[in-house]
Amino acid sequence: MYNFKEIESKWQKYWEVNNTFKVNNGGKNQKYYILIEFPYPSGSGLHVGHVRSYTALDSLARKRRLEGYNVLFPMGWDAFGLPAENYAIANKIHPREAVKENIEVFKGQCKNLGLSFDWDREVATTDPEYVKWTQWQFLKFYEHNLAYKDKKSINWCVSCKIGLSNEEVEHGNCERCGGEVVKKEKEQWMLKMKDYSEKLIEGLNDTEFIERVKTAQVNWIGKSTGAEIDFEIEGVSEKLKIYTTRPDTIYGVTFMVIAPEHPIIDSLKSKIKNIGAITEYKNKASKKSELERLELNKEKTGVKLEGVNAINPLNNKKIEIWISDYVMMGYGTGAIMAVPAHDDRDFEFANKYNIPIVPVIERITGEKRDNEKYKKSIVAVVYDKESDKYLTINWKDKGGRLFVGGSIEENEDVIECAKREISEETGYTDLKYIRLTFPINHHYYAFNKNKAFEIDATGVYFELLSDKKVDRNLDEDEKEVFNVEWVSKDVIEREVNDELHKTVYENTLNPSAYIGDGKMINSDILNGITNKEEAISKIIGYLEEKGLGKKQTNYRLQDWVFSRQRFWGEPIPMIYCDKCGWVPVPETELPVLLPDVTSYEPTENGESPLANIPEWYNVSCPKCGIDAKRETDTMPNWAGSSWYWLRYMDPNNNKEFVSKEALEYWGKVDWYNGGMEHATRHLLYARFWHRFLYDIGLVPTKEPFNKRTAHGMILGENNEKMSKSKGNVVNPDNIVEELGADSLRTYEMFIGDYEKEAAWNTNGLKGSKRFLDRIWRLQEKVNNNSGYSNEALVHKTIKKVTLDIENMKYNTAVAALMILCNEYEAMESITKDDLRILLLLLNPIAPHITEEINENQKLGEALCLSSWPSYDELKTIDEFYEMIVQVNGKVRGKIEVDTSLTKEQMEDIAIKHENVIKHIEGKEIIKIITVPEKLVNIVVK
RNA sequence: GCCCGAGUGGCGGAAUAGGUAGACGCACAGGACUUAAAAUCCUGCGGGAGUCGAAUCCCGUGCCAGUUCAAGUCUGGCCUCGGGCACCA
Repeated sequence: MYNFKEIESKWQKYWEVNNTFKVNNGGKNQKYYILIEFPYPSGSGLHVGHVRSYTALDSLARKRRLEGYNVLFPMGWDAFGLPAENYAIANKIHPREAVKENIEVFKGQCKNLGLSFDWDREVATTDPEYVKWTQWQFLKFYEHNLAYKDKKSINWCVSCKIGLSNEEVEHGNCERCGGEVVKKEKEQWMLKMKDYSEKLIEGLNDTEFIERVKTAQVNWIGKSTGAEIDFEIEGVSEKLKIYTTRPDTIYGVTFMVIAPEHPIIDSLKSKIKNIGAITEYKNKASKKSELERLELNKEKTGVKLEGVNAINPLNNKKIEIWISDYVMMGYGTGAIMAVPAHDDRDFEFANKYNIPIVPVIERITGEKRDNEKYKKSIVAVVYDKESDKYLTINWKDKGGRLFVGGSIEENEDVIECAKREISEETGYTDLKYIRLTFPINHHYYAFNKNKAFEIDATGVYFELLSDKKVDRNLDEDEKEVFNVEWVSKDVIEREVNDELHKTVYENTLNPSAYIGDGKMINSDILNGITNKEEAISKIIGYLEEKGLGKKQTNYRLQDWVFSRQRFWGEPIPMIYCDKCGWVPVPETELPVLLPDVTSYEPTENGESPLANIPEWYNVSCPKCGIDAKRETDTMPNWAGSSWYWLRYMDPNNNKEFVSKEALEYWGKVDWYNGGMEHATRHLLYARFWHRFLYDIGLVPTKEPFNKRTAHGMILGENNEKMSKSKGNVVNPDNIVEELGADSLRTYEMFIGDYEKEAAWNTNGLKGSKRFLDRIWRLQEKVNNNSGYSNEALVHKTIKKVTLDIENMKYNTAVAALMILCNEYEAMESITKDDLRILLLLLNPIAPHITEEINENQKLGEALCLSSWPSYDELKTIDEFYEMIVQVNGKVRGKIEVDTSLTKEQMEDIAIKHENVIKHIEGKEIIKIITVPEKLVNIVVK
């Protein structure tokens, strides 16, 4: 229909020649900084997924410029990293060459899409000038004691042969290659990110990130509050420090568990009687891979430390100590106090190894009342294996179906009491005791006695051994009231409704730890407290007062493993001297560049390829001048992307990483869009890095980004992730070639909810092309009149598109423009103003065709130089509308009426509608509800 | 297991200060134009009853309850799918 190729290249040239998108630091217009995640320039070129988010933010950038902002919308290349290295190895070229080629391809693609980047600010993380400042900032970390080299047990990818950070391990596998990850002791450079845990959580308050991004970050940092408590070990001066979030359960501790790697084992060596078994367990644990240790539903294992006991600091009871790999050395103190009654894991462990279980929190059931009478009682569940049935008492209308229950008499044992009650009420005596439930604090009102009760009830579970019976021993008034009945599981689940009996039944069948709130028991100073927070703060207060422990906060977040044993990364600018230790490369010698070599494949021993190039690493010590060696590890590719938005502000500065003026002018990135996959990687590193720069006074804002949004993935036509192996990859170049950039852009904006994933659909793409063709043909209908033919619709559309682009609802923005186009098509002819407003609103999404039509029809100055239209709320209102008439909430009529009608007039018209009369005839009108400019609902009986 | 999302026609998806469910697009069907095809245009398009056509009526937003004159939208309880975290004490 229209020659999009010619038009698109024409306008792309126009923008370039006129420097339309070039932006300066300063000026009278307000600044607005829009950032997209710069891509990794891989060999396969731009993906249609890139097109989606780039177009979305490009539309925003174009709209912001029309709104009069000074918009910074830059682009660059995250060009270090493994894929480039692997690609280069495979193709026997230098990664630098590979990257250069790929960048050319990407840049050409971006230009063909009409993306409005300011190319004068292009940066690549591999540029020597950029590397210099990345290294310079690393030295700042080192200077402030936030970078250190340490031998640590780290994640090691067996196939990439590099160390990985925690963020790079996914489900126990390498995030990049999916290969096996094992723990390896290795000396690594680390950045103290853990120290920033609290700042990274608190800083989120300064941002407008979408909620799911915030949650992902908060979960990853994993803050928990609790207490550290010291447990004495019998006969030893060293104490065992544990971390717990439930210090309120300390009276329920029946054993301690320490991680296999816990150092206290060494100091207890001489005391432990079974040190052989312990060492064996320790060795086995260390050989397990990450995946094995994380394996689900794995049965817990452990070994008891024979001959050693801890002392509960609150009641001085002796507690056994176990070693088990369900406790991690890397979190808390690597040791826990185990409370099996109230922790699932401890419960499982205690059952397996027959360790006592002491409940300290009672579940509360029923409703508390005034003047309760207190007693202790039992609920007995009796199970008959033979018939697969349970013994119940049917009280009929006097209380429904229950189990046997009764009060405990003075000095009576719980089990004895249960047996007595069973025999008295049912006559059965041949019972085998199985188990008790934890006590339950139950409140109820007995109507027959007209009294409220509070009871501490314990469930007792028996199996019936035989039918042997004795005569029942019932009170006179009980005899005719209930029946003894054996019933099956489903009858119980249906008919036993009493909260206490129901709970006992569930607990006898599925014994488990009680995690919920309740009333403290067996807990000395805490007894009777029913509020968890109160119990926790009381016990912490007590521990602190006695010097036995303190309140403590822990984080899941770990320090950032910052070394990679590969070639294609920024060399870590450190030199090791036998005399001086680690010495930073002097600033004047930065950047430390990679050598030009032909072979840079990873070594078998896990050292960086640079470690094979003595002419590169042999240097003299900057401090004392003797022979020294460069660090041969390189930085992770997350390094360059941790500050690139700052460099865009002042990309050509060769004196500073970015000038103070530029930082002050641009401030925070206003709107940053990227993928969800970076919510816990790049975004976390970037925020940490920036916050550090803020702390040392190098940047003016605590947080780098204000708003953070995330786009959904574009899937293949078969609803699966696009991949070469599945053959469902769509190449944007082909689409641009066949249907034009505007069609592709419009389609990707229309494809669905921007934040959700969407499957590619070729027919849908053609539909978007069809829409643009129709816009093109509107030119045939232009008359010489001015003004809007349908003012209300135009103002409604301006409003819709304006708000939708702000809220990332691009799909409905396009839909609104389609509606306007449909309206124009239905008209005999349209005015120049009609056409121009449509073009202006569509321009951010389809910039080429709209400029061309605008110029063709001489509608006004180029759209990119125009202003974004405003709308008048009053003018969005139609003169007439379709009033809905309902009878009892059901639509019975639709009447075209004047917008100015009063409520009374609306009701008047409604009630006279033919079909409405049919539905209200002979009925009484109870009320009429009228919503102005919408509907009338007549309620009848 | 915990924490986030989400369940609406044949499909992608609209509609939430409660107020016409299915905007817009795709696919499909019928028709016009054409020697023919493509392109384009017109009509229909949740299911069912009814009818020459219509009017009209019933059902319908994962399931079950509830609140309300009125529920896709609010409340409670489930089910399913997707994502994140996971022996984190």
